[in-house]
Amino acid sequence: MGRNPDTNAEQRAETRQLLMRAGLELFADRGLERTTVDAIAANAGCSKGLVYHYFPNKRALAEAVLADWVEQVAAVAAGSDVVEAPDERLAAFATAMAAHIEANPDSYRLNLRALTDPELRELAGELTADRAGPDHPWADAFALAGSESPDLDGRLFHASLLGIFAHHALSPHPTPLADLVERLIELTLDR
Amino acid sequence: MGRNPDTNAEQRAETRQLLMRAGLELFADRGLERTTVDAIAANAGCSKGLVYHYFPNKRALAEAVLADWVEQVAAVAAGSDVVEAPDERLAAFATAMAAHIEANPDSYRLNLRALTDPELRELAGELTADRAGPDHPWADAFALAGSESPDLDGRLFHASLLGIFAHHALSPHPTPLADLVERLIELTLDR
DNA sequence: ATTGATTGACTGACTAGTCGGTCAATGAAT
DNA sequence: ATTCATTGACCGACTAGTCAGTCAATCAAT
Repeated sequence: MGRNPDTNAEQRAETRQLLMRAGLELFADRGLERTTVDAIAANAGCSKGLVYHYFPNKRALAEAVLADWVEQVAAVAAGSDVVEAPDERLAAFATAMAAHIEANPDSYRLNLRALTDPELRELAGELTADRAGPDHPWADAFALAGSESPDLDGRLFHASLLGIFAHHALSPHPTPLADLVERLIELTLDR
Repeated sequence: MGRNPDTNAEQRAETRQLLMRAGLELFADRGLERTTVDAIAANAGCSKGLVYHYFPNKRALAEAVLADWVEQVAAVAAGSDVVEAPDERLAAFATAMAAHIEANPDSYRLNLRALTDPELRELAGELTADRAGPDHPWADAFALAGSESPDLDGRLFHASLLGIFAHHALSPHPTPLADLVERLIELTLDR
């Protein structure tokens, strides 16, 4: 039977990552449909058959890639929840998210695609985070900041962040994310 | 020879519109790739051959649909340029744009797709309006409003608008556009 | 009025190419 | 000898685009 199981499992995980990175890169700038499995294999430097050895189908590969991104976002959110002052948590999250996006542009571009593409959207579950309640989950932060319309401000902040990130990911000459996010916080959250 | 040219041309333009509407509807929620010409024909209640009688290929149909949207946006912009007070023009444009998007959701959803899809983007020309200059075209409005960083505020306003519109188009329970846009203007442009 | 010519909108069967997915064979490690 | 990673030829389904031909309307000449 098998060779050293540790080395084996490591090797396997490594190849899996390689395929996922190759897929992410192509999905991010051509979309799911226009990315052929042949192209993914070529980008990963292996054969098409190997892709199917690691993933049952193209959809599953995309699913894994998207799940990875969702996990990353959760980690960023968890990180900013550790901030001591409750009134600084939202700002901390926004800033941390900006940094993470700047460091992982492909992941974010794929995430944007997932917003507009119903098939990808289904794969990733609810990315838009439409909590059922009438109040936006960020309303609390604005209530603390003394806003007279916390719910509306929460929604506006959410939409503005989305816009800033989207514009950054799509524009060929992006404004530094940090500046825009900082200014947004200044205009809405501070005071 | 020839029959009444007026009736003929009218009929032709009407059929063309019908096909474009059918295309827009499908393109908006499935994207270019996943919309088959057969589906467009079925949605328009005609044969596939007829689609090709009016357009040389699927791409050309999409091009026509997108060009139509670009024209609509130009019309909205032209309309708000008529506003007398220069310091109210940007706010007028944002409000008018919100109303137009609310009235033409399919068109805007297709426009969003065009932002993320490189193929559609090419078709529509430069939708992102990345003027070459270092200053954002909306900086003037913020200079008039007494902003200490007009360029940054112009970019932030642009991105926020994009985010508001995008969120509205994608969310199943959208916040009324007018409220968000009004609040954005209040927080950034007024005072 | 009737007839025959002409036009172009419209159809549906067909073609050619593409791509997701399969599988039998090979290689390499133990 | 067994096991698993890896290959690439192959298949079937799907779809963009073509094309030969139908039909209804209009026109020109009688």
